[in-house]
Amino acid sequence: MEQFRQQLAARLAPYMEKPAEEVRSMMETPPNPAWGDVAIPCFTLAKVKRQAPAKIAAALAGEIDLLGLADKVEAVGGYLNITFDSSLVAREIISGLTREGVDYGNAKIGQDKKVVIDFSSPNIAKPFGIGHLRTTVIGHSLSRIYAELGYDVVRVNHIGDWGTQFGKLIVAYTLYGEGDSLVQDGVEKLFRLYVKFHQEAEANFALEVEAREWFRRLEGGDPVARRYWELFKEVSLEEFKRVYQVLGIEFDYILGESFYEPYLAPTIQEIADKGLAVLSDGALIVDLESFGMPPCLLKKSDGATLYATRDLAAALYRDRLYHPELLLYVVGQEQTLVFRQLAAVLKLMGEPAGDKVEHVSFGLFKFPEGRMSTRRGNIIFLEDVLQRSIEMAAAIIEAKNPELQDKAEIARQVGVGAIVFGDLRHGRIKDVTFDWDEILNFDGETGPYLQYTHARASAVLRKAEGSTGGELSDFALTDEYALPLIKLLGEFAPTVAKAAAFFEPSVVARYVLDLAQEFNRFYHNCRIIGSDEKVEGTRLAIVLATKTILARGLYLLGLAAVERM
RNA sequence: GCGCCUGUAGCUCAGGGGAUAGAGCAACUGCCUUCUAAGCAGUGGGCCGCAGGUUCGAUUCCUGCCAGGCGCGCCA
Repeated sequence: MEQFRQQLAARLAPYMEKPAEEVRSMMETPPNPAWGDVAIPCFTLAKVKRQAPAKIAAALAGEIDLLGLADKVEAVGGYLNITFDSSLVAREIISGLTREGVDYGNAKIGQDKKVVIDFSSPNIAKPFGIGHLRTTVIGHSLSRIYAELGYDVVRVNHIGDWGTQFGKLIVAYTLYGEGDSLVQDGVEKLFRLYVKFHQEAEANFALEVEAREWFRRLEGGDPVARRYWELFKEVSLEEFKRVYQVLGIEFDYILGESFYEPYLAPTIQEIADKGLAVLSDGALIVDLESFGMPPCLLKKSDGATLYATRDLAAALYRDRLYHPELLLYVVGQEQTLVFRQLAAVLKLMGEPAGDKVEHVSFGLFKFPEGRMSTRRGNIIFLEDVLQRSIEMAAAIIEAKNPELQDKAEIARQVGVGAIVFGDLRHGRIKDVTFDWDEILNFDGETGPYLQYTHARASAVLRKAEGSTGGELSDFALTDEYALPLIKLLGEFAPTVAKAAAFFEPSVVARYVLDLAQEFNRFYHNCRIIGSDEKVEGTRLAIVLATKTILARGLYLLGLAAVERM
């Protein structure tokens, strides 16, 4: 559709005495599709021309010649409303999609550019809770959205495998857990130890001190500390891999914070050499008062590093290795200040990375009663949620389609799809209240609805045994159900670009919902197989184009496009 | 106290200077002898948190206030 808007702008430009680009930027989409495809409000023109807006619109409507592009040009209440030639638009979009598939209209604006996306990044020794769902699915989706635009995407899982928490865990393990089989109980056991530590530490501050001491020893290379650390790490990574496998997510690099350990000293040195580091109460800080922010802590007074130090080292590492256009961090909004500080320090250092850091923040997952807390053991395990969702999908399949082949796999894809889409359909920034009924809903604006729609389209194509070639029928292309669907298909590429620009997978999610809705309307009202030969061929081409775009949209969100369900 | 974010239908959310503010869920109703009813269609439901300001025009931008969430030096 964008190409038609561009063409229209060029044709309109001479009449409006403005460059085509400006005309394009004036265009709006009317609230009611019946009014047209494009509206140009003439209110701002009124001032310059010193005429009533309605008069200007009427004059333009009378004089402009849009032969071969528009069906209808009318002036309504100060707006110039234009409806494109239906047949022209529909033919172009359907034949374009038939010819080029998902690449139709994709300008590949990311060609020869890179973007590094840091997402998921769970902490070792903590279970993979529902709270980690958001960063994981948003990051995964963004990585695919950017790749779709031609970007070379580097997906990094920045595992939290360093820090005082390990001291805590070592203390808890030596005190309460020695001899237990970690290999058997895995993260559950570590989680219980972590919770127990915090319970005990409330009454006994000495435990905190001991924990910090253990972390200091770990940083110092103490072999005993190191051995425990390796053990915890191994146990946790096993669990993470299981979750990623169920979700179908892969990374280019799974690098723990510990990976940057060798870069910490040089990074601090660099900052110090630039005269940015100062001692304050024994701690090494970068003053950020010039940015109106609290200082950034590089080193604790005991000499141990903090995660900000590791983030700095990691940002420099990534920027110098990949020279990306953007360094994305898909991290909860509670860390907004941290990333503003990170960018500020990099800017003070004169590093290009300072302008590339983009904090893709998102709202908190919480209970109706309040926030979740790993420390208090008050969380929901993502694996439990996925499991229940998959069971639910399996039960529905059993009830509706017991003959289905590969039931277990499809139940997995649909169950996971419900959870993933349930998260992505909302704007990132909103907090989410955890609710079993809502997260396990399969009706309405849900993942299963999209997958079901895709399966419907697939079923039609299967039954038709693919006779989509042939001449297109204007009648079938421009009826009241086909035309809006086709126009929407033409918006796919710009929608993906918009999602990337705002770092918002929900833009794609909403588009795909609209598309599914429009397709279901079409499906319900237009008989496809068994209509007149030319009409059938045309409608099949529409179904195929829809299936192609729907499948791609689902892919960009990280959902499986199932053939049957 | 300071900073960031959020207030739109009973609930979950879209929209983001412009025309009549839209979906889904829940409630009620209709549609399976025809391509998958996880669907389609209809009904009811709104001081767009409040008050000012900018503008030809504000739910949208600005300011203040109210409510909620999250942060604010040795946790991540």
